[in-house]
Amino acid sequence: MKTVYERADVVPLLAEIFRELGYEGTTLSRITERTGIGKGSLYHFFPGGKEEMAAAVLADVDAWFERAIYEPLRRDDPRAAIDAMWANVMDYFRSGSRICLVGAFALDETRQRFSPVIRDYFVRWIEALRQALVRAGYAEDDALAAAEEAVSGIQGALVLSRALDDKDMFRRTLDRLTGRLAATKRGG
Amino acid sequence: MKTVYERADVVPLLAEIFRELGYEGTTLSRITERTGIGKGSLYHFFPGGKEEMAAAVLADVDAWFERAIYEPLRRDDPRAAIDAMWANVMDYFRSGSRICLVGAFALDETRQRFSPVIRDYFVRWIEALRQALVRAGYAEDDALAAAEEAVSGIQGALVLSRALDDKDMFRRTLDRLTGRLAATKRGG
DNA sequence: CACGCATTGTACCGATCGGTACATAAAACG
DNA sequence: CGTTTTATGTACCGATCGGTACAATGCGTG
Repeated sequence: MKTVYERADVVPLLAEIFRELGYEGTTLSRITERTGIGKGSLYHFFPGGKEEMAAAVLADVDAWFERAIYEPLRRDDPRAAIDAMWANVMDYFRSGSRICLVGAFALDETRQRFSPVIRDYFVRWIEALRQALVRAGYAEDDALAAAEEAVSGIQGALVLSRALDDKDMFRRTLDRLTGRLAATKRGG
Repeated sequence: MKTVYERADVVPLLAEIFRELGYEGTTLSRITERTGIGKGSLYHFFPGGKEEMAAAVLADVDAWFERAIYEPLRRDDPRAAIDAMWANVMDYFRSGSRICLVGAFALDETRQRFSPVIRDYFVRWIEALRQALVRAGYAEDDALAAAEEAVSGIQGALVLSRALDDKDMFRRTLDRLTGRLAATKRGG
């Protein structure tokens, strides 16, 4: 028997595996074991092998953030877009039980393979948020610092809530970060 | 010819390799390649193999933080100990170019192997800082939140400064976190 | 110097790694 | 319905994985 997949369906499955196991920890046999997708299919969709799989996953993640978060921050009403960002972040990372693949790749040597993508993901996030904050009334200088603090704070919350195995810590930290953005907006 | 090592000298070398390559990325051949230490020595010092090596490294890291940071926070003048903590963190993580091994292990499946150690490292850090903040005049409730924010913020700064390959971002973020602790101390 | 023990280099093990080749089965298309 | 295209399972490859066995070398102690 043969199960037929499409590339677009495979990428999210790979994403979860890379998230859980990391780049080095993800092996072809583990992929087959968890998804049922054999080497034949994998190398058909991703002739470049494991590296191309990871690159496709990163591109997919990047595209999701671009559409769901960065674009609205640049385009929509800034306060609404920022509120939507917090809600999306909370959902996307499943209250801290799902990690940020880009952040995880940034930590070890995997970074060297994908450094432009990794950098770009965070640069664009910070910049989009900074623009929204400026449009919401922030001073130019404060906006950059606040945007960096928010994005950095999310990454820290992911590490810590996972280390402590405590979803509530993620929610608390995100609430605190949300409050900080709003407080600085008013107070300067 | 034979070079003779001691276990205590090997652990820090292993630590740097695990930091750079992660648990799965660290192979015995890479260890030999980077340190010159052969399998004979490694399995003599660490009969349990790679897992015991990583455990030894984690214990070493933990011991360093206990002695250099947690104990002073619990014992010494709180403001001086907190100042020393920021200085030590800045040095230890080499302005963000060196990652937190415990945080990195928390992100992927490696966490399952070492979850008690990982959890304990962060629990004790937060608790020691919380105690210091209380002794410095914080309200009980504020102290826990502020301690969590500081520790989480450090982890986030490590991820982000590494993703952006920007040591200055690490310094800026640590300065901001330092200011937050001091500001809340005064303002409540 | 001689003995004994801690330490080390090297050869080797089965298992698994990422990757390739290819015959075959399913879809797509006429 | 036959043909072409796309997708898939399987067998296989050399390299490397973590780990073991052991003889040889260094060092401390008498």
